[in-house]
Amino acid sequence: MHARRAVKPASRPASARERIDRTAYELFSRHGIRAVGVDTISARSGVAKMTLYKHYPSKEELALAFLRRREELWTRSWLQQEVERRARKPAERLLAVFDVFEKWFRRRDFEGCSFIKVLLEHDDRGHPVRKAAETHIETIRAFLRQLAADAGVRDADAFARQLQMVMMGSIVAAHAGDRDAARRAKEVGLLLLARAGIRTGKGVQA
Amino acid sequence: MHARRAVKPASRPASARERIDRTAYELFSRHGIRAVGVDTISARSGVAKMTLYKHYPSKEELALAFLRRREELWTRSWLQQEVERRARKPAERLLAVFDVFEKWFRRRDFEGCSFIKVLLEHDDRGHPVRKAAETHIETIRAFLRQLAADAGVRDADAFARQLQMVMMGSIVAAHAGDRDAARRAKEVGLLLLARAGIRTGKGVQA
DNA sequence: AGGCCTCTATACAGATCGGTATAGAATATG
DNA sequence: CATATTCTATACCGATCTGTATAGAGGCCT
Repeated sequence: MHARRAVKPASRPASARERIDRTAYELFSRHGIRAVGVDTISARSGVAKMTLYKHYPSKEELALAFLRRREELWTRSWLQQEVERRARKPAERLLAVFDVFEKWFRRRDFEGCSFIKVLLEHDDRGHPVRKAAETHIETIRAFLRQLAADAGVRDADAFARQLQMVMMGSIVAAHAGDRDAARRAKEVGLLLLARAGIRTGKGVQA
Repeated sequence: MHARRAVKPASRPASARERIDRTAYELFSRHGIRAVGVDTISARSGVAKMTLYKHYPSKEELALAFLRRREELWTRSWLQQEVERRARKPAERLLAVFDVFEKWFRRRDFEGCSFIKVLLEHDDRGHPVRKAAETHIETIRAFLRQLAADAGVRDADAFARQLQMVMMGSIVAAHAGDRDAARRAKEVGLLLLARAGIRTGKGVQA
């Protein structure tokens, strides 16, 4: 508590903007956007509300920034990185998605998929936040589609859409309390790969 | 407009309770629970707010009543009825789910699955409304499990869980704009049935 | 007619919502 | 040191939130 001012650049309490972004990320990803007020983000981040509105002119802009950050931290730096780290061959990487999900679902602070949440909580199809969420979902599908194409799947788009359906279904199932949702989903993924004529190292029977 | 009072029992403007239930159903199923205020339900139903609170002592009770009604109207009277009407054999009924979804997804007023919506918008695991939604999801799974058992599937529970994952995934995909989500999901359902060793009338190739 | 009960209408309480105004403290730069 | 910019603190706006109080209108029963 005493040597605060001495350590200046190392323990710099982070810029106001960073504190806003981090706090919004934590609260929005856990509770959804509608459930979290601007006052709460201001209070929890320690940033005055006026400062927050200097950086983001409306809550909607803040929500869009949150979704961009979610894609950067969750989709790219976590999901895609983990998948690429766990397997080399495209077909195995497609299955590795469910191994990554396995660990995710078992986290005590499992927060679910923000894109799905935002998609379902905004019924207005024209709402910018909802459209952004749809775009981020498409980004994930593009990743799957590329892997499928690299694996030699004929209709990579159709394959990616089906695999993503299984992924999203497993996330909802995990929400509903199925602790084995990832393993079950992986089995379905394996069926999809098998139908596409793709051979993988290990088989899963029943 | 003139012969209102003459026709008493037929065009009775419905009891206050019925108007509340119907309006809550429309608004909650389309926009979610958090997004709809009690005042809106009061205004749209034409029932005074005090009367509403006489029937339901809190919004939470109203939400729980809505979920019960949703199970009655959507799960039982619609989904299950349609499935049983479209096919006789259990295995075919399991696939018929996706034909019913096909029509559902293509409705211009497609509102999505209320149970999933409520599940995702309430992060508190102990919240009564969330727990109710989970129970209603289990009810649907029990229906699938029974069909699977009747079809001769060995592990009917595991099968039902996987099929329900595909169903829920297809609903989210439909939300995200995939108009062919039901057809894609049916293909996956066929793979699941095939793996379980169940023969169905028609095959689907790629 | 009188009593009973449901429903309506309106106003309100207390809290929270997104967003703004204002004045001053802290900080960095010339 | 002086100036400019950022950030804080607080109060406020109008709207909306869940829930309640109050007074009275309307139908129903004996």
